[in-house]
Amino acid sequence: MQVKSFKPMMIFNKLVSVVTDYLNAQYGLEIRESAVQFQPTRKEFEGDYTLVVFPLAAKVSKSPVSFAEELGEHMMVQSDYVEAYNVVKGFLNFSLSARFWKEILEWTGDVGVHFKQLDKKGRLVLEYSSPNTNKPLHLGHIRNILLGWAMYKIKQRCGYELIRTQIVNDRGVAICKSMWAWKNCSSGETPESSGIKGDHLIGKYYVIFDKKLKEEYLDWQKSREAEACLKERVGKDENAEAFFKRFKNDYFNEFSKIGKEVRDMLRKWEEGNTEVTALWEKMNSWVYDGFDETYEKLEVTFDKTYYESDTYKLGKKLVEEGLEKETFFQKEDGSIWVDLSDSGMDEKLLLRSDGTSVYMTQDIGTARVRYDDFQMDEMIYVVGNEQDYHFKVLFEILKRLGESYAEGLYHLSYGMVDLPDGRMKSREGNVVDADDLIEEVINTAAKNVEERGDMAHLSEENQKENIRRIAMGALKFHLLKVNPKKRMVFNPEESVDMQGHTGPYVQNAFVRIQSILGKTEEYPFELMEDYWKINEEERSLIQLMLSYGEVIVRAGEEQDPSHLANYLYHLARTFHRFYHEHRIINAESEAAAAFRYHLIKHVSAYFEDGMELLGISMPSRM
RNA sequence: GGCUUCGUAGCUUAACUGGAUAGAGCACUUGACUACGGAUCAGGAGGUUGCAGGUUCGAAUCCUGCCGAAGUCACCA
Repeated sequence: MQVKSFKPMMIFNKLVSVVTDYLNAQYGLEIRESAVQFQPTRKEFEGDYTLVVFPLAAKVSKSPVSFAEELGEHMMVQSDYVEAYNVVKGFLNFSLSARFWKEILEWTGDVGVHFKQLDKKGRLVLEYSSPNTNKPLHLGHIRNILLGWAMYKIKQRCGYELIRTQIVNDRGVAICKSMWAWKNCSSGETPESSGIKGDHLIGKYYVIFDKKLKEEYLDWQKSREAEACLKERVGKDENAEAFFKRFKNDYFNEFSKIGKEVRDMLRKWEEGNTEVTALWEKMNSWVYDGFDETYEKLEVTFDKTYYESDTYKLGKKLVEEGLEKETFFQKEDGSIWVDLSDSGMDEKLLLRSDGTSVYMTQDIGTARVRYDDFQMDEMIYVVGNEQDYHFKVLFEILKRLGESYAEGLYHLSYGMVDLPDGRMKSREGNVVDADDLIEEVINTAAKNVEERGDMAHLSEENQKENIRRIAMGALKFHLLKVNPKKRMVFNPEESVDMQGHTGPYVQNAFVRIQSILGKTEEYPFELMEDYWKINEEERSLIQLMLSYGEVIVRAGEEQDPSHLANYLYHLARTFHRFYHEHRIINAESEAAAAFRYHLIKHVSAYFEDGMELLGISMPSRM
């Protein structure tokens, strides 16, 4: 085992080129190496890797079976590592030698080797949180944030330089509603005086506002004005009840007294009125303290926070510039639009007739501010799929404005999180609050730990930290194991599961290995030289470790951390089975013990590294 | 209604992008600790991959048409 500089990827490439060279020499076929793919052989067949020969056989017009035989024979002769092969239909399965697996095992010791050959990529701005300041974070935000954090780690590993940002939506009517309610319906309570977390306090007044508005609306419905309005605007086949249900928003804008007060407040805010601005600043600061606490519990941080109250101004300016360049156009009422119909989209409003900005305006500004700050090459927005169209339009606009980073824009669009009884509706109080959820998983983990009693000898502080890691591991894994694009149904009971396809299952494999390593002596690597009968479970573990780099790269390129989560589960499953089948301490020979010692040591490093990329840390005991 | 996305075991989901007998977990059920941690392992049962066609050596995956669900089409964010 003197091959310290040995690079296993080269074996793979060599095996591939044995095939491509042969096709070239014998048949004059130029085949790209990427077209020759070895996949792990399915369990029910003999062999380690499989080459699907059908497409190749078709190209040389031979029968798949005989051509597979031909290739297999050739590989046996050409490569020292190919020990045996068999052909089933058009599938060529080949087995690699013990020497191959031992050399791979040695190579896998340093997790970093998988990434050494990756090119340096550019600078990447990642936006992975975009909260509104009128209510606390909920389950949907958690999915968003955890996805973003995992992407940060994974992209970084793939060679990008990452800038983590959030955009705070701190302006607009919604915030004014909370402000109005606090001003009119509280006796000046603060987070300190009430003991309520700042973001929850604001949320409380947002709900109070909604209640007040509803009361006012109900009263109004009995008025003459309402009667007249109903008569005038009710639709055909519509009863009064249905009408009033749909009319609520128009009522707020046209008839509501408190609605008018809220809009006055917004106008004053935009004019820079000192009293309103002071209230706005005070209440926002409460919210930020609350958010920070939640972020801390989720173990995430940001390099830079942007506020829409800052960026919308630049957005306006860019829109006006776009108008001068005739990228945009103006309607008679003064509103500014972009016409994207030649790209299969619609006309889109960019600036209202009264000159105030809309959502799109802000996002144009925010993008440019970020470029001024960081000169990024690419940017990823982690935002729910309800905004797919918005981002499609935004990216097209930035392209037309000639922004240099416009070709590197991505919307990591994740599916909504539904509850078993349907969509979350904040209005109806049917939301899973982020802080509540975190508290709940920690309580559940604590209960489990207490029942087991495996941690009793640890210090209280130590126990608490382990419990926290297990709980967060369960929650995070549960959200990250499914494909981000898919809408997911979140069952609170399943999110605190700690058995089966879960985070704690992976953590358990890790903790188990640490426990074993603590009980055995260290073996020098050379001692495994005499171990030749590598069993199926051992081979599977090495094979999995060998594919780690591929998995991460794929997760990065597809912006899908679930590939990594499922890989780690698979690795843990394979380890647990191995553990039950084979002795590590007191193995059948010293060579076997040495081999397994290094094997599990390496495997545990992959657990720790992979989970870290998902934002999950390992407990010391569980 | 237009556009977008999605229908896989009772529930939650996977399938290396067109490959072998669709793989897991939960729940249900039968077993396994006098050997390294039972938050584990082995087994059983559970599937016409929404339906119907088509493309080919081969389809959950690609094409067409239905059926069903969600999102979006604001001078909201």
